[in-house]
Amino acid sequence: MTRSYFINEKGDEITFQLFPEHYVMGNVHSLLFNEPSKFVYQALEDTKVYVIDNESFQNVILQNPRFLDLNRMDFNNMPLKQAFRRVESFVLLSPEERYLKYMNDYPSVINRAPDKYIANVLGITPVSLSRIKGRITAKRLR
Amino acid sequence: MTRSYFINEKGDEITFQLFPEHYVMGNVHSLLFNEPSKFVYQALEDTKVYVIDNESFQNVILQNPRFLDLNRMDFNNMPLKQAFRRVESFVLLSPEERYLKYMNDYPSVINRAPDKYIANVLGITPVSLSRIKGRITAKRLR
DNA sequence: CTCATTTGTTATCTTTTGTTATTGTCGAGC
DNA sequence: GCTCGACAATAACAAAAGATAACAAATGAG
Repeated sequence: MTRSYFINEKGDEITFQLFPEHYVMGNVHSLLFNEPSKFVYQALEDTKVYVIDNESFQNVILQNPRFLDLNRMDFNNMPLKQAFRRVESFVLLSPEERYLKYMNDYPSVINRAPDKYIANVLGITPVSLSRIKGRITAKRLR
Repeated sequence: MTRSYFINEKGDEITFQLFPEHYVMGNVHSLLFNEPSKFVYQALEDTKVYVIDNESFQNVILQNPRFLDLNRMDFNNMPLKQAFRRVESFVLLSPEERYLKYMNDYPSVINRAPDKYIANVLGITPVSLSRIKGRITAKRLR
C-alpha cells in the first residue's frame, strides 16, 4: 500500500492517491511532465521501489507505445484513463456516491488506509466521510 | 469554442470539457483507450474537424513520443497533465476557489460559454454557480 | 419587430458540508 | 499499569450547496 500526497498552503498533507498491491505508483510528474513533482511518495507497507533516470525513461517511451500503462500491472488501466474516470466521478457524483464507487473500485484500500487519507482522495473532510459512512450503515440496517 | 459532454442516468447533458480556440479537442477515449467514447463532441462556434483512423493514429503515437500533446497547439499542455491539474482542483479547492481558478486559467471561456456548461465542468449546479458569482462581485464592491 | 424558448438570477426550504471541540478506542513506548 | 499521541465518531453551529419555483433577461426563429 502506497500513498502520494502534497502539502497545501496551510501546510497540511493532502493525500492524492492510494495504491494497493499490484499497482505501480510512478512519479508521473518528473517522468512525463519533465518537471519536479509536487508530490511526496510514501510506502504505507513494505514496497518495492524501482529507480529509473529520465533518459532511460525516454527510451522506454520511444520503444513501447504502451508506456502509459505504467500504473497497473495488468496493463489495462492507464494513468490518463484513471484520471479521466476520477474527474468524471467529481463531475457526475455526489460525495456519498463517490465513496460508494471508491469502495467498489478499490475495496482493498478501504480497510487498510486511514479514513483521513481516503477523505482527501474523495475531496471531502474526514468528518464528512465519517458522516457518510454513518448514513450508509443506517440505510443498510433499515 | 467546442464542448464535450455525456448523458447521465437521468438523461441530462453534463458538460465535461470546454475548449477555446488554439486547443484541439480530441476523441481521447476512442483513440487512446481503444473503446467507444461516452462523450458527445459539439462545436459551439465554427470549428475545424480533422478525422483520423485508428491505425494512422497508432503510427502517430509510434513516431512521435510527444503524441500526448494532442490537446494543445503549443504542445505545452498534455491531456494527462490537464487531468491531473483538474483532479487537484477538486481535491484542494472549494467550488468558489475552483471557479476563480477556472476564470484565471480559461478567461476566454468564461464569457462565451453558457454558465450552465461551466457549472458542470466545475462539478456544481448552475444555481450554485450563480450564487458564487454573486458572492464574488459582492466582495469586489466592498 | 414579436413571440417563444432558453438562460440566468433570486428566494425559500431542506440537506449536506465544513469547522471546531469532545469523547472513546487503540497501540506504542516508558 | 500508565501516559501520550493518533485516529475515528459524534455533537453543535455556521456556511454552503442542492432542489424547486418564480421572475427577469437574453437569445433565436419566423
